Amino acid sequence: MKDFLFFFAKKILGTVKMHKNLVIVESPAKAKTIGKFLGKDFVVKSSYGHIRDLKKSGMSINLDNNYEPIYEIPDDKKELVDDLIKEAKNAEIVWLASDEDREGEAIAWHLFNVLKLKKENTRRIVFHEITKTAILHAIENPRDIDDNLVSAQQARRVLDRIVGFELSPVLWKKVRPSLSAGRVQSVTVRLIVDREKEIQNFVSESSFRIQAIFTVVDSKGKSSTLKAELPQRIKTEAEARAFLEKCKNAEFKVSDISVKPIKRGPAAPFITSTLQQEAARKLGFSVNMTMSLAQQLYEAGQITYMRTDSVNLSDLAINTAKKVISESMGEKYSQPRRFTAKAKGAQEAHEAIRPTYIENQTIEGNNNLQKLYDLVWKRTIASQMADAEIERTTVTIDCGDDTYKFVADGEVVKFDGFLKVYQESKENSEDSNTSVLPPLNKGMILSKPKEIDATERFTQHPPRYSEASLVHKLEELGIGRPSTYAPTISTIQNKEYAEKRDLEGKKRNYQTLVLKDNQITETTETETYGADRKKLVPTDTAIVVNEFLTEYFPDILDYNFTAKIENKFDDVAEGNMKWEDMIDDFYHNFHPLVEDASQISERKNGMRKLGVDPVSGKEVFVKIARFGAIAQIGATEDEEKPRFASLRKNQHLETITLEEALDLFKLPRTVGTYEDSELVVAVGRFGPYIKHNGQAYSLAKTYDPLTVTNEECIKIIEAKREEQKNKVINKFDDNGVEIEVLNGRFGPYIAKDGVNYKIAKGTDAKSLTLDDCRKIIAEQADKAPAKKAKATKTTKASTKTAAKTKASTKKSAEK
DNA sequence: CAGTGAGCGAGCTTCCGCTTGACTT
Repeated sequence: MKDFLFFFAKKILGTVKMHKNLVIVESPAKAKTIGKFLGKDFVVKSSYGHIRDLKKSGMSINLDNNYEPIYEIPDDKKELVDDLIKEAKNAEIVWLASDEDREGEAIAWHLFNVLKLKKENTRRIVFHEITKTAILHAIENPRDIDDNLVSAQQARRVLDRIVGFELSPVLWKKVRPSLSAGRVQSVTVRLIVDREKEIQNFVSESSFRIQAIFTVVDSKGKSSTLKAELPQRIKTEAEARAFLEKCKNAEFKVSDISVKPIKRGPAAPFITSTLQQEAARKLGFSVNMTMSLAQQLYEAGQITYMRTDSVNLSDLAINTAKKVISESMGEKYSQPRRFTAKAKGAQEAHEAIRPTYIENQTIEGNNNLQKLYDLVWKRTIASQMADAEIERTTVTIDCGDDTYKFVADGEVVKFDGFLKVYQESKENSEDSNTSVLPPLNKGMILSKPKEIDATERFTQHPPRYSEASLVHKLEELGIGRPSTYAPTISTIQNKEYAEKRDLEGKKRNYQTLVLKDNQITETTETETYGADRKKLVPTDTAIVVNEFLTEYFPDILDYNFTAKIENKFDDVAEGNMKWEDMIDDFYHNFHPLVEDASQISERKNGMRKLGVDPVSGKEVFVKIARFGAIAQIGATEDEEKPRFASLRKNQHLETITLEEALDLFKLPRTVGTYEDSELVVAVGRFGPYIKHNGQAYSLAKTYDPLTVTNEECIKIIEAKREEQKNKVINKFDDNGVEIEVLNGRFGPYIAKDGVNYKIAKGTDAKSLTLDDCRKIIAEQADKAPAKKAKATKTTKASTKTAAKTKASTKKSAEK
């Protein structure tokens, strides 16, 4: 009995036992790793980022009291904060180990206040790499919370709230409801809109590229081909023809050969933005996809932190890379390097993105995870490898003309160095035709070229942004942070400012002149140009909003606004300015502009008059309305109600013609009948569709809703029905209740009584028996009611979820 | 998933940056 009591007492004491040390970091994965390094005297917890923020509703900044921020702990953080408070009470010393940047410092400060910590038993520590030495070193060198840096963060936070919450309502009033504007997103949208304008205004110019193909026979009688080009283009066809005429009797002489050794170095290790770009170019991943995979690798301990702007590698990493390279490829391939940040405003709280254990060339995991890891591994290794040594040969071929001389470039890799492992890819790169040249001597006379071509080439408009190239641009401008690139790209698409689209190419003719066997032949050929995939295109709303914002708020929409304001945040961080003064200065310039913009009488809806409807004689125009761009026949003030029609996805306010607009009013259209019901083609929220017997069938864009035939509609309906049939993998009867195994967007699943149940990955859905299904349902049985309870908990939370779901559904539908 | 758009006016929307899960048919 006594023993029992003793055991019991010990157990109770054990649970409330005072920990000597509580360490708080931002990320739970980090907490786990650090916990291992520090041993049993330390409890390591995570704050999961910020624990407190400006109150969600309203401005929540007291403009009459020196911009005092009104903070709150968000609902989903309350439980966590309670736990941290408890742990802090039980600890002798609390170590605040959030990141060493503006946001991290603020997190530490909020923790200090919310957990009601005392200065004497609180320590602020920082480390940039998760290694035992770095952490022990940090513990030995604690400091106080840097109040100036915290002030800089508060200034940043308050400014963003003011800009966002004062600009957005102006848009609701003047353009359309629920729109958003902000320091980051509005400039991001501007980039896309400005680029689109550039493309629209671009006038393509053509000129002629002259290329000669020679056959060179070496001393052993082996013949090879040599391609040479004029470095300049020839403007007109007549001039090109004249040049070819001249070539008929010309002598082609190698007038110069220059050989230059070139060294090429590897790219810096990955940071968030470069990882996103390379994963897009090399693996075709979207920015979101890359970040989600990287997160998984990070949580599995396979790579370092994925949201970073630092290219720095730890000593440990550099040494390991050196060892790995020397052992697998030889010492001459190793060249340890340190890279320095070039990004504007980089805060460098973390290391570059690299494999945690560089000695692991591959990892376990699904295909995409392996691909991304492989990319990170190669980039990291390459960054620690020797320069590639290349020999570039430039051959000049004189053809007796004073201005025009042919040039051939050749490259020979003398030592591959880092190229052995990895080469950075380029966006829209045209493959250069540098190759190995046949042996040539200066003064050598070449035999007559096999042919000389003059091909008409056109200048190209600047490319539209892809998700990844937009991130690159944002980073260059210092706009946004590694943690916000992916969300920003999503926001502008969810808010319907930009769409990711595949662009159809256009056809055009071009001329070629070919000199062969002393004859010049002219042909006209056709090429497709401008076709592009997954590029960001602005919506009409974006164009109108951008025009409005750039007119009334040119400073905020300036590409350099963030960079300029960052300088002021730096002044605050260095203690040279009070944050309240900085904000006051900003607000006194900004707020009157908001007032002015709200005062203007007219709405900014991008209205454009197209002409007159020949049927009614009324005016036809287009504009932005509640649900996007519409065409309208007749004025709103007219006695007779105006007619409305939405613009189609590929139509724009600025470019639509009267005819195209009038076509929109030809729908809905009765095409015929099928199974005794009318077949009607109409345009709905999701584009053109067929209505039949209460059912809707989407019309693929290969069909024109104005001309699609009765037969085609029937085919589409039958195809859809067939697809529906394939949806059902299996059907069971469970005591009168139907259990179905279905094929869904996220793979097979089980449906019973209107509730869906997940099937574990790797299970063969076809082979599932009724018993298997019952088991799966039983295992997840507690999930279904819990889901409902959660949804009714708070109205706010549920509407938010609904909005999110809607957005994600839409996204996958586009796929 | 599938027909809104004006105007009336209640009540709502909206920012950026730090973090993960929960969830999707």
